[in-house]
Amino acid sequence: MAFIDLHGPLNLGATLLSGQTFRWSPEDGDDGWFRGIVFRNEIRLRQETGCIEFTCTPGPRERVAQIIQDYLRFDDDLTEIYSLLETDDRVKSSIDRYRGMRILRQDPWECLISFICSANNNIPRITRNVEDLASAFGSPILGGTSGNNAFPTAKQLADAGEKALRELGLGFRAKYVAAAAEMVSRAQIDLFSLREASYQEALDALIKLIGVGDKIANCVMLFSLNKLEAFPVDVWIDRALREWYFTPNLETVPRSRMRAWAQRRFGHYAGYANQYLFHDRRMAGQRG
DNA sequence: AGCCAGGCCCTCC
DNA sequence: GGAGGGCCTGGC
Repeated sequence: MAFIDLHGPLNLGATLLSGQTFRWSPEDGDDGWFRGIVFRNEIRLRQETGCIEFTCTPGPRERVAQIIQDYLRFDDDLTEIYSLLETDDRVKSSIDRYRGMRILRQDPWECLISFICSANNNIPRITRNVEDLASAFGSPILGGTSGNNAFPTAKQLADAGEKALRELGLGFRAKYVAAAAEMVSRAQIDLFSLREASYQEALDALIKLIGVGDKIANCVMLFSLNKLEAFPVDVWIDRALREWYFTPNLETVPRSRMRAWAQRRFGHYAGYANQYLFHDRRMAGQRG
């Protein structure tokens, strides 16, 4: 058992279960534990007052503690970000609802493949696709839960090939996943290096990948490449903006121009505004 | 049963 | 350059 001190706000549940990532789930029982896999570590996390508690395998704990802090972006000053975004009344309302929800800093490779799988798909099936990729082609984690493998490397997916990916149930996305695996495993594109690139450079590089358009590229940039100005426009953001900003008789912005509109409006931390609006709108939809 | 899902590609205008 | 149709598969 180990602990990490909290400095800023944290809503662990909203952070892990708000659709940025697909490999976390609450454990059975009502004791607040979440189980997931981050960079070949199986990790259990629980939020307590002033700290988070964790267990991990294979460890060592000190290194995993660093991985967790990096993953949860504890270097982001949420108080500062909130103060900038709360000038917008609608974003402030969403922040008030889910205060402490953080953008994650994920493995760019896993993030890319996960969101390629998200195209014209539903979340239960996306989750299943990602889990199936891991159990079929990923490596077991030492001391980890049986079948709960690490996410497969680019080489592992390239070796699997399009046919096996399609047979796994990825559908038409199998071709895109296979192509991305080839590109990455042959070092035709270096995803981690895009953390040092500008927003526009990273965007240009990502959308060269077949099956990756503006929306998926913005997800990968926001959730794994440190581009907090990224603003993925999906159906939920489309609904949120139309209902909360463009009605009843305000300017109308077509889907193709929503990202630029939002980035100008919300500025450097547009991605945080995106995540709060997205999650709030999606939860509102499920509330009915 | 039939519509639709956290898009993207391709064609055609 | 952008509007419209098609796409694997399975959730609901």
